[in-house]
Amino acid sequence: MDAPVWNIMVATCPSRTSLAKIANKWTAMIVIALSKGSLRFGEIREEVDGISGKVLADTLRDLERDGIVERTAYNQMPPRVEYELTALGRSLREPLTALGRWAEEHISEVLDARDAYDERPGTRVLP
Amino acid sequence: MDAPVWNIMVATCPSRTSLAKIANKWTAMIVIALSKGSLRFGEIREEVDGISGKVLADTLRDLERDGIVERTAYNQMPPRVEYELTALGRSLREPLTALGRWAEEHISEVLDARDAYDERPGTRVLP
DNA sequence: CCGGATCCGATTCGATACTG
DNA sequence: CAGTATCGAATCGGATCCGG
Repeated sequence: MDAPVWNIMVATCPSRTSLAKIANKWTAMIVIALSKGSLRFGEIREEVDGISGKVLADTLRDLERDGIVERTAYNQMPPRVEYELTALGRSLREPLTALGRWAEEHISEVLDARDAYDERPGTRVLP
Repeated sequence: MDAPVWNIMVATCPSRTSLAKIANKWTAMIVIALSKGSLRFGEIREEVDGISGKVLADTLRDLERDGIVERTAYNQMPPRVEYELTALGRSLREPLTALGRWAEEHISEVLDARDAYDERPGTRVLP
């Protein structure tokens, strides 16, 4: 009767595998792109600058399998396929958008830290 | 005089590279582990079940370079090295903890979606 | 014995070419 | 247009070794 306890820190816990998939730059950018609404394959590709067709297709299939995006194919020529966040996927918007925002808001601090690190003589050592 | 505009959706933007590093399962787990305070190398290794020495060392070096963790080595035998979040790193706690929580809270929905997907005959196609 | 460097196999990535 | 196939290149990750 106990609800199972999930813990990402345990290597074999399914939640760890799930974290591995969502803690991924492509997943983050695709979910952010789909935040505004349904998009076609090619539209996502334009939004997420630099993603290859293969990686986009692979990532979208994984996201669909995990119930995060819903895929709708229209039987037309040329093909037309729409992708849209599910309710589950929409619950991912906030955490992933926050990550993306962090990257944009703190990048100058990161760049400064990197400069400092690269020109620092050695590691600080205490006795 | 304009502040530069960073955008993770642009392939060459430094913020994209930064996102690539933080949107990573090992980074997430290490930052979460360090949320409670300073830890030794071996202690992080225990917390983050299943991480190898190499991956931990690599990830910690990257995080140190980006100003997210501070590394302190003590000149002792056997070696003793402490890792701790910087102020910048502490600002990452919330977004990454939220991601980890999401994985734990929604894993059962993900597993259900996966089952449904795997036994579904074909893709839904609209005319 | 701890932190981490090295080596090397496994996985992922991405550019190109091709199909319905 | 939305994929799949293929195949080097790059990255990841694990076992092992090393210096203090």
